[in-house]
Amino acid sequence: MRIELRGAGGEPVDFARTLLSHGVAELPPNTVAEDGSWFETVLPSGRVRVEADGPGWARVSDARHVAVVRHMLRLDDDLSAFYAVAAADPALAWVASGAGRMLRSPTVFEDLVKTICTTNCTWAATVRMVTALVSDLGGGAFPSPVVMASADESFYVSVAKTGYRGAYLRSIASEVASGALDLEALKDPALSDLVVTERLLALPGVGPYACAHLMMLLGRYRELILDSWTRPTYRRLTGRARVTDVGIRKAFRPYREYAGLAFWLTLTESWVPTKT
DNA sequence: CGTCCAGGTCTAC
DNA sequence: GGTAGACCTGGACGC
Repeated sequence: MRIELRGAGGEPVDFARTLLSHGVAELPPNTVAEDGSWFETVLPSGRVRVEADGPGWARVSDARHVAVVRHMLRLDDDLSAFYAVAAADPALAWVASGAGRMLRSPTVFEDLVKTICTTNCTWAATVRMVTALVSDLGGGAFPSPVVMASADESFYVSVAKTGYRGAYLRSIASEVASGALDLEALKDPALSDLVVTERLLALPGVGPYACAHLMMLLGRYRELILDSWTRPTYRRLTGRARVTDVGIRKAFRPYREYAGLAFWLTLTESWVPTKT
């Protein structure tokens, strides 16, 4: 069936840029086309393919999973206010044509695990860890919290080679599996940014970087993702010899609750060849 | 071979 | 509250 690519505020959605904004959702079991024209994901109930189907539309191969697809593309997010501000900024006016939606995983749990697997290691290492979780524990889909909680330590150490992160992942999976931790509740828009931030930072393995990344994925765009990639990339873009975190935050302050999104789009503008 | 560090975080001062 | 050291892993370097 077809779904319309339009945000909750009626604003356009750039399908290709949503797919190519390189969030952790591009990791297995999700596959994203190099040109951003389609993506696939493997759910416990089967594989789903989503592809561009004319301007403003996408085709979903399995109608049962439309709700999941809408979440992954964050079609229920309203970016119209952000676009209104960006349109007045020559440097970011281009985003108003429908950019700004990082693809996300079907669950917060999956995005959290993947994000922890990006910390303090190369992207290649992240891919190895997540691939092992998916193929050796999930049977092709992302493993459930129950499965991840029941995997023994030797899997994390010898197979997935998650290093010291293994303890974090097992702890989080156990808490979610037992019901003591409800990560999906963090999607609730009624929660304040402060509350969500506090809950994320309370999780083992989640520090300032991982928290900022997850906040973005949760549709809370105020905080900037500051890490060993974004800092030098921004410095290079601005041509300045030295930039501090305080300086970067100050530069994006005018975007207020969308500062983190404006920062991310500034850094990733070149990732999509055609910016319409 | 040893050292450094990559899309950091935790603990102990 | 701010700052060192340790931490799994494995490529990329320098010697």
